[in-house]
Amino acid sequence: MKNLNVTININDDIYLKDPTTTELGKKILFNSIILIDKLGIEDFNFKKLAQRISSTESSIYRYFENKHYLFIYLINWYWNWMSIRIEIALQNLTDPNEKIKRIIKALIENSFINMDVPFIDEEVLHRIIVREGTKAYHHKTVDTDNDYGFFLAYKALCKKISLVFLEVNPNYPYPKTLASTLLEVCNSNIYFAKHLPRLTDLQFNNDLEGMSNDLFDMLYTMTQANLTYDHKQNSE
Amino acid sequence: MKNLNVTININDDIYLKDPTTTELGKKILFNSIILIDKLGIEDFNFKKLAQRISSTESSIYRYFENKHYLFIYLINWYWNWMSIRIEIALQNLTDPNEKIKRIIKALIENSFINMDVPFIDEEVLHRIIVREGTKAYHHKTVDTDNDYGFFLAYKALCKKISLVFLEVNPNYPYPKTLASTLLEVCNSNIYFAKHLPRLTDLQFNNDLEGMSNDLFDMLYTMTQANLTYDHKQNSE
DNA sequence: TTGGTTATGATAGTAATACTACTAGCATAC
DNA sequence: GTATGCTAGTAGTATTACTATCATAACCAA
Repeated sequence: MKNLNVTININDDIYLKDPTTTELGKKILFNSIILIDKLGIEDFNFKKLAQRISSTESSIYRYFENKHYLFIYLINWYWNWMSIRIEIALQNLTDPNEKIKRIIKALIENSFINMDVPFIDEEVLHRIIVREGTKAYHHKTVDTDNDYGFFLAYKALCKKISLVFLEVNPNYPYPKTLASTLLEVCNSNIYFAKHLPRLTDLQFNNDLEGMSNDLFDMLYTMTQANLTYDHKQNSE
Repeated sequence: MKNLNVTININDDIYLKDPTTTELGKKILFNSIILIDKLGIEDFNFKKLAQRISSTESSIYRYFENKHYLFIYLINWYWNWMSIRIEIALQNLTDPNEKIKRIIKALIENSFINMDVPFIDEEVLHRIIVREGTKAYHHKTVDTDNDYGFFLAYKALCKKISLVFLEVNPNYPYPKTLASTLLEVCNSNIYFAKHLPRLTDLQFNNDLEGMSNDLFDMLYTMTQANLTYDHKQNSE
């Protein structure tokens, strides 16, 4: 396990005041994750968060315009964090297939690389992403959010992965789709195994740890199948 | 194009009073779809719907406990409708590869089979499913919803598709995951092409129609790649 | 030390949301 | 012909999601 201290940069249009610069800001980040995990994003609100951290609604509104922005902040933090984990995991590697293995491992294993950010509980945040992450962009105002650059972190991660796919097979026609699919299938199948088991072939055994070998095999197989498939044979 | 009149059965735990049995009920269904499409599920509410149909909130509450239940109803209607379309599309077919092609066509093409239900606009409903369909189960109360059988329609569709995959390759290890992935990738890539184009290789050309050939090729290729991949070569 | 700026908190208020309790009209059945 | 039930409407309440104003404490510079 590597131990690093890397700062994670968030698009400053997302917040009104940088929460990492003050004690209250860090408390907002840390406790919003705990509370969203506990309540779900729908039942989470600034009043409950204020009570939890013994502060007030209006103080929280000084950092984030509303709960959607706070949610977007956390999502961006996660995908930036994941990008950095993958960056580290790929260091000094040349074999593209080995790179793919490392990428999938980074996506699955929380303990793979520890970056020790005291005001973010990565494991709890991961649970939120698995359950509700896609809500960040599945709504009516996705286009204005996108114009503000709220999804740059996710798109950058996707691009990074798709470039590795092209290293394996430069003629593969759907690198971006395969990358976004890998990210989504990874999380959705963790979620399905736990809550809707008929939608997956994965078996949930009490924790993510026990499932991670099967999940790795599934994702790696899926990726390899697509990248090594002869795409000419389809044109008939 | 086939023209049929099939009734779509919805789990009666989802509604308080069957909306298909009264005029008001049908107006609720028809106009909720239009309004959710226009506003998004977050900004949609029963007050706005009541105004639109010149009725009252409380009258709507007689049909559905809350907007989440109405949303679940529409989602179930859609997946049941899709199951029936696929059922029809597979009639008298024996070649499993041909079946897969028909399934993908049914998933993509709205005009493929017209069932003429006057109180549901299938095309608008499809847009809602693409944008917000996964929110039906991505929330904190998924387990109780699941216990009530709110996701049976989706699971049945998934099972139907996975059985066809096993016809092509009885040894394929991930039929359920591939089925749910097919359903999700289909919708997410339509959505990405329109709103987050860097997450897909599909090109959006003003309408779904113009994109459907590329989408078909992508989904069929992905499915075939997985089903024909030699899964033993991975165990090293 | 003073004076200004920043960070937070206290308090109150508003508009919208989500839901509930109660009432009224009408058809049909006994 | 009145009892019943089914339909739909009126009018509320509690909560949510903010917004606005003022107070105060900390800290920083002249």
